[in-house]
Amino acid sequence: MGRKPCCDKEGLNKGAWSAWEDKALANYINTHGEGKWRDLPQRAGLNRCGKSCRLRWLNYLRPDIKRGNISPEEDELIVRLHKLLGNRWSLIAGRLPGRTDNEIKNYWNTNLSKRSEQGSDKAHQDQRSDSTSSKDDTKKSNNPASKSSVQVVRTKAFKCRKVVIPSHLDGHDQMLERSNVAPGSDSESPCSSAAQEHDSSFGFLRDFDINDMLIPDVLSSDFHQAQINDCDQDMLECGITKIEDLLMGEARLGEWRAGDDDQDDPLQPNDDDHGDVGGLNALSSFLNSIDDDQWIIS
DNA sequence: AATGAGAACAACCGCAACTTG
DNA sequence: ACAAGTTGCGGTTGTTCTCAT
Repeated sequence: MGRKPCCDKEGLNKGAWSAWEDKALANYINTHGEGKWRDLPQRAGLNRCGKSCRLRWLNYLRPDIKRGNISPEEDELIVRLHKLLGNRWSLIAGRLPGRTDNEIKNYWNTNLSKRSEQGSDKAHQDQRSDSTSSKDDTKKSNNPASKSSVQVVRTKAFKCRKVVIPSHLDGHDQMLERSNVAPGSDSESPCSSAAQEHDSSFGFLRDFDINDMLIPDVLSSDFHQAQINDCDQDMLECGITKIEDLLMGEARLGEWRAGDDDQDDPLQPNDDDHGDVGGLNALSSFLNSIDDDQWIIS
């Protein structure tokens, strides 16, 4: 009972997209919106697999795609986020407005992985100082992530909507116990159960819904110093996942992207040509503030 | 000018997570 | 609760581009 393929692949176009295919896809999505990828090709009159359409739209046709070279700020951010998250390209891309996971993945594989292998900041600086020297005489690496010796927070375990933090982060108390969590998601989450257990045994702990937490709150907090070493594995993974959510929460990202005029918020990008740089710098500073050692989990 | 190597980019594939009935 | 369908992600591959020889 093998799974039915996403589409009948017989006779479908493959390979590079033609201009009219791009136009047809863009027109259809602009009119009808994204989604229903399986049926989209047929409705859009495309002889393509839905997956292919989705990929083409997300990586190439989407109007908010930023094309062009990766800036030094973005470069720096990619390195730091990769150090933190590993090959979680979609999450990394989520912090780089206009960049796609595929683009970042390619960029990493062709540029940064080599730099990572070299492992010295000096090499990093040398390369960055010479923007024209992107050519590298080292051979392409096989698997940059696996070879890297950096500390990577793996977040694969499960999704978690709650996190436990020390209650001395008093400013967050009022955010606790709100619930805009999808029904059932908590009850089945080992994180949640663990949090509940720890709620009863550790009075100083609270759990809360991350979607109610603002990035500035995160930045001003010292959540990363939470005593995760004392947690059991479930708790630990929960915390990691939550940390990831703190960084990558789509809701927050949306707000960040949408932005407002509050220039005091370092995470609000400007709309001018250098707007992204400011936001990236702010995020980079944040990443700097959480030094690598503080992510080491025993 | 020809050509080969390496870099850059686009797209495909398989799998796992998620959703739905 | 379960199976089937859908979507998204990450790894990998293929193609095109650039540059040195």
